[in-house]
Order: sequence, then structure tokens, then C-alpha cells
Amino acid sequence: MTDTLPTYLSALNPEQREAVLHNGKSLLILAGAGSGKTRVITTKIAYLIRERGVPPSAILAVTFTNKAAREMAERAATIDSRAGYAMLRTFHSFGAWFLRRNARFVGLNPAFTIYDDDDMASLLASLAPEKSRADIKLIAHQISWAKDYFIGPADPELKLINHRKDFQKTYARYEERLAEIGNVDFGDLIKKPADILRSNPSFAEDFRSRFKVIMIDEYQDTNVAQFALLKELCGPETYVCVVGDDDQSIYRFRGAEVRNIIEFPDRFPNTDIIRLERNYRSTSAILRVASSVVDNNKGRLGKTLSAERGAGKIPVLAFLPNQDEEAAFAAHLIENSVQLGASDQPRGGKTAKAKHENEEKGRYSDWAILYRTNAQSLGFETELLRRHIPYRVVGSLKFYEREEIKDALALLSFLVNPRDEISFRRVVNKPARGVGEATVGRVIADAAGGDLWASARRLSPVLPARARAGLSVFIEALESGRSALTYPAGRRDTRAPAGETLFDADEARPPEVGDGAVEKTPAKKAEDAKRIKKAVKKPRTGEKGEIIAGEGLSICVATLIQNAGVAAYHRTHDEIAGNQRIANLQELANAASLYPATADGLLEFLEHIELDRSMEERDTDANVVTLITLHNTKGLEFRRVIITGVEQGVFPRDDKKEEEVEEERRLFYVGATRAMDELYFTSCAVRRMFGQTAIMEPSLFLSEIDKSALRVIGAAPRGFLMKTKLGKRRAKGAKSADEWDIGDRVFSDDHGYGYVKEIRDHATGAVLIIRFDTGKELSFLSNYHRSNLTRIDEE
DNA sequence: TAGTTTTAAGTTTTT
DNA sequence: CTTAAAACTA
Repeated sequence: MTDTLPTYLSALNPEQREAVLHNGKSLLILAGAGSGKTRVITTKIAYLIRERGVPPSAILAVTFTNKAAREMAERAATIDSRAGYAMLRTFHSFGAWFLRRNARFVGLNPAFTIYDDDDMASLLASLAPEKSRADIKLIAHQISWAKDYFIGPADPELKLINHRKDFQKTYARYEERLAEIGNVDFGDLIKKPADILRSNPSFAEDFRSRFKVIMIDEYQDTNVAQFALLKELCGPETYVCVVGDDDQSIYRFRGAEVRNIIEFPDRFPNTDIIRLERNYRSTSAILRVASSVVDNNKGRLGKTLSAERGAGKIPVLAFLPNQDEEAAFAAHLIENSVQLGASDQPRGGKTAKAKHENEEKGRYSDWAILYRTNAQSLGFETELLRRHIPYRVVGSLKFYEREEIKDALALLSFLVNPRDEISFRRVVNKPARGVGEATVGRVIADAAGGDLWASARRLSPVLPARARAGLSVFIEALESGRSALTYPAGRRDTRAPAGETLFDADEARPPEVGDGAVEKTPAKKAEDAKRIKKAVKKPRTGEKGEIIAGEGLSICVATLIQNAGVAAYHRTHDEIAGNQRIANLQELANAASLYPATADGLLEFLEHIELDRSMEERDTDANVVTLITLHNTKGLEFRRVIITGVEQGVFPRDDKKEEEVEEERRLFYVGATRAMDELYFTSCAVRRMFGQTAIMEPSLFLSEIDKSALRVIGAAPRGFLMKTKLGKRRAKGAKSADEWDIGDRVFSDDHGYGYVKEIRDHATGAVLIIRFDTGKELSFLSNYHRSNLTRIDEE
């Protein structure tokens, strides 16, 4: 039996094994939901190292999220520890890595910081102050869109995004200004590396020898620019393996191009295709529901998932009157299942197995509540809190969106890059220290696109007393932050001249072609992860509310925040909210303690924050319910899933065009296939949206499911699924008609006088269409709006 | 310039 | 309804 496969390979099914052992030119793995795709990738990495002698550093594996990258690294390392030396990153983080090492090709200082969408908008606003915010946002969006499609300002294809000449001009000016500042935006992290490789053929040829194997996960969500980058990274020797599922492409709005996966075999000649269609996650009842919706899509490769886990429970669709009931329903389901487990708990001695089963039954962490938009989480949070059900909200980026955190980060960014006008404007007078618009304007004009820190220093003596004093505080704070840093290696003079950048362009690191010397060891990475957890868990704050410095980079962060007067401002300004803000700043400082107190460490810290804002280390052991957007569930699985708000206008939104509806269908498919054992849908008759109570219809997707595939709870609206006779409902409608008649005069506190124009039936009673004297027409549900609407009896 | 009041606008999904 | 920007006042 010496010729049998090693255990880690024999554990795979034939298709998975074929995918792992495949060798040839390029490979496309079409992996359905729950088909063990991650396992294939991680095993393949280990296999290449073990059996094929591929050096780990010659393997590049690209994932979609940082979380996925971490997970993959962990799993691969359990098969072979050397896998930890492979490069596992997101596309953007790979782009940043590449760009820092090869920035000189595009005249960029390697110490760039990364602008997020807000910074992008601020920069655009400073270029075109006459434009409204909505316009700025649109332009910002179109520019990122262009970059996702690998279109520069000079490319004729730009017309396809916005044909107007002034858009082209704005884009060009934006690029110029960004280059002057020396920063990059998200799109640049992909586009610039591709540009560099494309326009430097001999360098590109050298670089291609670094990575012999390139694997890309979630390939269905890559965009045109990422495809271009992939093409540039591939030499004649490179082995390319992409993995994806066209039915799970859900990031079109961000430039994802499903065609990348559909046309992959055409773009990479001699591609072999392997399909993974055995689903190990969900029961067939769940898969049936998921497939019946996505089957309505036209543009897809098509596949048939087979359930390896048997029939299972029929998914439940609950029609509920409103959001509160929806939250209560979800909470009730969870509570019930957990209590069931608890009450079954053995009183006396029972076997460990029985105990284990009970525990499984009763865990909060089996449950996930899914919703389309982050805003929907609120109602569930309230209800879960009330019932003392533990939960966690995944992925709302709130922490880094808090004003105090953005301010602190802007201070740090400015410290790294004193040409960063956007950060400078944000923090120079925050908290207010007498540096007004006029002074800011003078400094910016004086710097003329150059070093603002130096200009501030130079101008300070000639400014009026108040501005001078304020600016001095700002400059001194920066200097205190800088002196908390050690300078980059190789620099003799630790005392930098005033206003000098931490990194100078001429000091740029030499280009790196495949050395990989600075990569962290797997052990180091694991240790870092532990320290992150520890630091984040224990936020300490000083007694008087000052920010306490820990070790490493936190000294710099704490010093800077402290001396800029930010902490003092929050402390004195708002006692209640201020405490929270200071605690947040403290948390930021704590997170920084993991990085060395060097300029490089600061850069690394900022980059980490820009590229991975999720903050939470997913603590899989915690026994809590997960609240999460449908988008965020990609790659996750839960025993029991509740998909909420399955209503027309919410999921899908009604303003969707056909192609976008297809994308929402895929999102439905992604959400439903997260469930292992039980799946629930909730659909409300009424929902508070935009500050108004709207009458909802069940989602189009629900009507695409065969009624035998779902168990329906609650009253379905008429005409939906159940083919009830019209007359039956009429009788009920007549009931409410004795309260309301067409033509009744009504009064509403919000909208004034009006009359009943129409009465319609709905799941929970009559719907009144009221035409107000203002000309506005609104719908009211008679059972839920009585307080808002009164009938005026006329003679 | 800072703080307050008023008004308007916006709510998808994320690296 | 909430949040953010603009306008206004001290």
C-alpha cells in the first residue's frame, strides 16, 4: 500500500483530487457553493510544495477578503507548515505590496498612503468647488469605475463611462493632483501595478519569474483591471488556476465582470475545466430553493448541485405584518431552538455524545440573520438585546468611520505624507485652535503642491498671533509624533530637519524582483494575530481620559493624539459621547502597539487599516448569533439561516434593471446556500423606510420558488403563491369597508386633509390609497395606521 | 472664528 | 427619521 495517496489527498472526492493533481497550462475550477473549494485550494498549495517541489515563495494565492486570506493561510499550514511562506493576499493588498516596491516606475514615493472613497471625494471637491456634493460623489464613483475597467483619462473608452469632455478633464486633473500629493486610491492599487508591468517589459519579464503559480479564488468577482494585472503577471511558464462560481458573482456594482470567468478558457488557451458540483454543506431541500431562483437567470454557465447530505427540513417562508414582528419572529426561532437544547439537557449522567448533540441543538452560534442593507440590522439588535440573546454584527465598518478615528488617521497620514492636502485640511484646525480658512489657504498656496508641513513652519512667524499660536500647537504635535519614531534603517541622522518627509522620493527603496526577504514567517504572523486579539480586547484608558501609550507604534499614536489636543477636546467637550470617543482612540492606539515604532511600521499600520477595516478577528468559538449583510456572508456557513426583508423594493430593490435583478438573484443564491440544516425567509407586509411606513409586496424571488419547496407561515398576500379565489378575499375586504369607504374625508397629522381614493386588499387587511389635498398620494394600512389617519365624518 | 440653528438630502452591497 | 452641510449669530 505504499503507492496509495497521502491521507490529505485521499480525503478528497475524485473531482477535487483531479483539481489538486492537475498539471498543465491553466485550470478553471467551477466550484458550486459548498463544494469544498477552499479545501481544494489549500490542499493544492500544500501539494505543490510537497510533491512538486514548488518553493512556497513562488506561489501567489489571491483571495477576495483579508479574512479569507487569513483563513486560507491557516488551513494550508495545517497540511504543510511551509505553506505559510506562500504569498496569500487580496488583490488590493498584493497591489499595495507590489507598488511599494516598484513605485519608482511611476514616479511615486513608496511611502504613499491609500485614499478611501471619502478622501477621493474631498480631493475632487477641492478641484471643483463649484460642484455639488452629489456631483462629486458621482464623479468619484465614475473614476473608480474607470479604474476598475482599466481605463485611464486618455483612453478613448472613457466615453463609455461618461462621454462628457469635462469628466475626462476632471479625471485627468484628479490624477495629476493625486500624483502631486503622492498618494493612491483603491483603483490605483490594481491599475498602477498593471501599468508598470505593461510599460516596462524587461522588468516585467524578470518579475514574472518570481511567481510560478498563481491561484485566484472568487474569480467570478474579479474586474477588468484585475484581469489585466493577472495577464501581466503570467509568463509562458506560469501555472494559473482560478476558482469561482458564476452564480455567486455579486460585486458588479464594484466593477466585477462575470465575463472574466465565463470567457476564461478563451483568454487562457489550453485551459482545462473541472467542475465541483457535489455540495457537502446544505440539505437538498435548501439547494432546491436556492437553485430554483438562480435558474431564472439567463447569462450563466449552468450547473447542477447534488446534495450529499440528504433531504432535510423544508425551508420556511414567514409572512409577517411588520419589522417588529419580523425581529420578534427571528428572536423567537432562536430562543426556541436554544431553550429546546437546554431543556433537553440531561439531568443525570448521560453519554458524552448525547450531551454533545444537545449542545449543538442549543447554540446561538448556529444562527445567522441575513439582510440586504446594514440599516436593517438595527431592529434585530434591539430585539435581541431586549431578550438577552447574545449577538455580533459582522462587517459594519463603523469603527473606522467614526469622526475621531478618521481625524486620528488623518493626523497619522499627514505625518507620513506632509504633501497630503486632504489630511492637512481635515486636521490642521481640529480641535479648533484659531487656524481659519484664510491661514489654511496661505499655507497651501505657499506649499504649491509640496510639503505643507514645511510651509506651515515657514509661514508661522509672519502670521497673526492667534493663527501663529494655533499652527505652532499643530506643528509641535506632529513633531512629537515623529520623534516617537525611529527612522528607517540606513539613515544616519535621526534628527530630521523641520518639515521633512519621513521618506524622500530619492530615498526610495530599490526595486524588488522576487526576493521576498522581508516577508514574515508563519510563526511571526500567528504571533502577531494573537497580539492583535489581546490588544484589542483590553482597551485601557487613563483615569483622566488621556490616551495611554503601550508599546511600539502606540507611543507615536498616543503622543500625537494627546499633543494635538484631540483627547482633551473630547474630554471637555462632551462628557458622555466624549468618553466613548476617547475609548475608541485608545483602541486605535492599542491596535498600533503591534507595529514597530518606525516610519515603516506606521505605514504598515495605515495600510492595514485602509485595506482591512473589518477590525474584528472572527472569534469562531463565541456562542453568539451572527447579524450580517448578504454580501458579507460569502464564504461562510451556518447551521440555521434567516434571510430577512425578502420584499420587493428591499431585495431586490425596485429600481433594478434586468441585469441587476440577475445579480440580486445570485445574491439570493449566495445567502440561501450558506445554510446547512435550516433556512427561513421573512417577508413583511409593512416596513418603515425613509422615515415613512411603506406597504411591501413579497419579493419577486419568492414567486419563483415552487410552492411545494417551502412551508408558508402567516397570511400570504393575495395573488401570491397560493391560488386563492378572488371572492374569498373580497368578503374580507368588505369587512374593512364598513370602516372605510371610497371618498371618505380623512385627516393626517403629517399630510393634512385628503380623501380615500382607493381601497385594496393586502395580507394584513385593507390598504387605503389616500389622495391628499396637497396632491400627494400615499398608501396606508388600515390596521396599522389608525393613529396617523382619522376619518372626518361629513354630513 | 465658534457654536448654534436651520435646512436639505439621503439610505445598497465593499476592497 | 437621521445625518450632514449651510447659514446665521455672537
